Amino acid sequence: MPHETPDAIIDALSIDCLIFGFQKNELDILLVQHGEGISKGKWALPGGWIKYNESADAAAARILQDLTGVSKIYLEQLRAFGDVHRYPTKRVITIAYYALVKPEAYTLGAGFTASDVKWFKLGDVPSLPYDHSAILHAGLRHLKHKVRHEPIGFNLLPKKFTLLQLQELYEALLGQKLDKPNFRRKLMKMNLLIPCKEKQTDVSHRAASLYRFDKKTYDKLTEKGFTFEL
Amino acid sequence: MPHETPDAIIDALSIDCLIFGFQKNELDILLVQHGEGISKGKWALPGGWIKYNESADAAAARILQDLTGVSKIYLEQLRAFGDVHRYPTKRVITIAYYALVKPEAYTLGAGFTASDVKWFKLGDVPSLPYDHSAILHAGLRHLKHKVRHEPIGFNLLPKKFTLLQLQELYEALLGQKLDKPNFRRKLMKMNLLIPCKEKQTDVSHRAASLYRFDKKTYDKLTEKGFTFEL
DNA sequence: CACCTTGTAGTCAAATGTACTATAAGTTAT
DNA sequence: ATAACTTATAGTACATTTGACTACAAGGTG
Repeated sequence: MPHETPDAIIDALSIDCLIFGFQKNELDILLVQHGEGISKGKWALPGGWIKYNESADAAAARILQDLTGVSKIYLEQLRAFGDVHRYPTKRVITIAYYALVKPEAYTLGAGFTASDVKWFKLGDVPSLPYDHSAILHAGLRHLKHKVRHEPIGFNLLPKKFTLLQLQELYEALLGQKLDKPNFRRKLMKMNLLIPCKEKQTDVSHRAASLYRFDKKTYDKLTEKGFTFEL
Repeated sequence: MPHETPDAIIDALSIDCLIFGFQKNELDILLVQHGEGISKGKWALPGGWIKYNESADAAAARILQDLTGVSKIYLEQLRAFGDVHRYPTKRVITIAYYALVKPEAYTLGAGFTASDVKWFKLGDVPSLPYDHSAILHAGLRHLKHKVRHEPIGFNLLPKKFTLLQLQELYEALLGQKLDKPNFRRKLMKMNLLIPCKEKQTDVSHRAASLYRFDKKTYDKLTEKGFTFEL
């Protein structure tokens, strides 16, 4: 293999990460400020080069952690962006990844080539370099569609959550009120929630049962043609 | 730019094409036989290297035409496959594209590094090299999902078609039998089919009414939040 | 204890989906 | 011509799901 030194990079291939945050009933996007390189000073999507000895998925996780301090989240691939002139100085194709998280759960820390990290409201996003604006819009469109048809929203909750927490999340994401008993019944019938046999603590009212999302069952069901619909 | 000669390739980045054909109420996949290289003699997905001066989309179209003779189809990107060991001799990440077509409309012609091209029934696909089997399965899953939520299948029918043709198409795509009266009712209620006020000819039984897909109405409905669901 | 908040169960009508049956409109064989 | 056959199309009856709502349970607070 050529260039097989441990840290060799594939300099025609990069990763960019769309980290969407859900906060105060609004969508935010995580950007980093470049501390060096051709876009020094500009805010952009967290991104970097893939190493020869790591998978694209692993590269995305590593790059995100190095630049922003955000780790242990489930990154999903959006798609590759391969226009000839998307990058100014040489031919670079990028693979975009995305995730939907709750900002409160992460402590931001700029690192590596990033001089700063910050959440931006979607309305306040500055002009982005390269084709990052196109990537952001593609990601947004994908996310809005996905949230309605796949249980991606569970990432935004603690591992153990109550049905009301889940309902309020979806009410915010979908922008509409939902009926409590009906929501409960619908979700329970999907068999995607495992009862933890525990209850809330420290609440000044009747404690609700805690559940967790059953990803294994979900994966099995989707193979058989099941689709999550709210 | 490094290596900017016209035909220079990015040898860490390839394209692979999933061309699904719909024929005799069955899904087929288009494979090419390698005429040279490390997998000589093996059947595989049509694929090749991206050039420095062409977009990923353009590369996919060129590679498909060079190897198989199939051109002028709408290729959509599936996603990138970036595992470290997916390719044996060096580190290669591939971007997979897919399309759904009717085979009768294309004349196959093996070219370039391909010694043969053929449609394979999904049940008769030989063992594929690299991670092509995983790519095929990812594409199939994507296609099955997409077909249920977007009226992509109409591309496979003549402009004027009968309800039974449409039903048989979906039965094949979804892999299950559907009830005739119920299928008819469901489709008709969507208001996406325009009656042509014509009937079949040259059939040895009662002639069925012909319909065509109403794309304009579909586009209007989708803007209002309508989603095609079967 | 009364009284508050939230959790959980149940009811009922409307809409939708599913499995059928029935009939119509042609073609073909006798 | 007519019976037999094929496919089209309409209708029907039952089950399931959905949506709006009511009732009650469980726990905390004053």
